Amino acid sequence: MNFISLLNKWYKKNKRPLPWRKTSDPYNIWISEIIFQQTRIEQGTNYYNNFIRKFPNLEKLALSTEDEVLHMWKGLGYYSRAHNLFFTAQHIYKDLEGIFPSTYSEILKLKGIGKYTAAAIASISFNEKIPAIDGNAFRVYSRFFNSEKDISKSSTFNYFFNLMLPLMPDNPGDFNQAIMDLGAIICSPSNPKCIICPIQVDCIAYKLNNQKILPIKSSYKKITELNIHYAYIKCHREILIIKRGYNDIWKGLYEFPKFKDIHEIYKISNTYTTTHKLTHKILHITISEINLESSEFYTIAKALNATILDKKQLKLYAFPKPLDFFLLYN
DNA sequence: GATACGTGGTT
DNA sequence: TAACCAAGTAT
Repeated sequence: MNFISLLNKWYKKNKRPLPWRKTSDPYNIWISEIIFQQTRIEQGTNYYNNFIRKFPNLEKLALSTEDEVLHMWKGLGYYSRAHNLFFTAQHIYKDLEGIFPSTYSEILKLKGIGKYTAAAIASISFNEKIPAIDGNAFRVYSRFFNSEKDISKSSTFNYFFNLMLPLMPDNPGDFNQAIMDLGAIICSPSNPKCIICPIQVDCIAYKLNNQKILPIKSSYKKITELNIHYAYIKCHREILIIKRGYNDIWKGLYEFPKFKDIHEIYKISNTYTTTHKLTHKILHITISEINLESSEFYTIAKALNATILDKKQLKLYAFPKPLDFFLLYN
């Protein structure tokens, strides 16, 4: 039996019962694929369930607002995913008659969808024979073929893509998901469980005992540090918030007004500091609480073009994690 | 092709 | 603990 048959047999018995596997509707598959970009199953599963409950189909998503979508995405990270998801839902609804594109090349044109996600949707929802290469697949293929190519290079993606393309079986969706499940359950990054691997017999890295040093991945991310000083401006139960732009972190989320020298102007009644670590930067955040009389409060709200928010309405707005945490106790 | 983009779990 | 990493994409 070849490795594809062995893998298929293994997958039928061992596939994980994940919620989005109950359907092949491209809408559901699309949502799941976006949520799970760079995101663990354990972290994203509740988000998937909540998202589908709130937006059960493409029309419901397209007719919502970006703030509603961001609110469902709050805490998940990589917020451009939510921004692009909403954009693409509206594009399909308005320009494509609400019909999800059905081929790899058409799906690839959609905003927020790259080569991996397009292949996943095309193979799972439309049975197109196209390899979906994510981090799991990179690892499995690197070991199976004993490849020492650097998986952070785009040329390596093309290498595996072209290698697997002619090998794709008649059930490409199951095959792609089987590779991913194998990578998650058996062919794990550290301590791969080669002893119980269904395709061990054909795995060249196992034969050469290279499984622990593969895949090769060059990576060095420079971490920068940044100070952010927020003014938490209050008037009784009302506070000021501002929506962030799209060129930086926390795209489209809400935050407090930012100041450099707020202490020189107003009286600070409380100060809260925290350190928040992203993958690529460390944020030193200071939040200064300032209580104002209503006339001054409304004047500064206007000057800052800030949104005045009754704290009872907090649930309608998406805040980044550290501010969400702060608001929980203030 | 290199870098920016979150959050939380693992080693 | 710091580094690494998880169903990647846009620029």
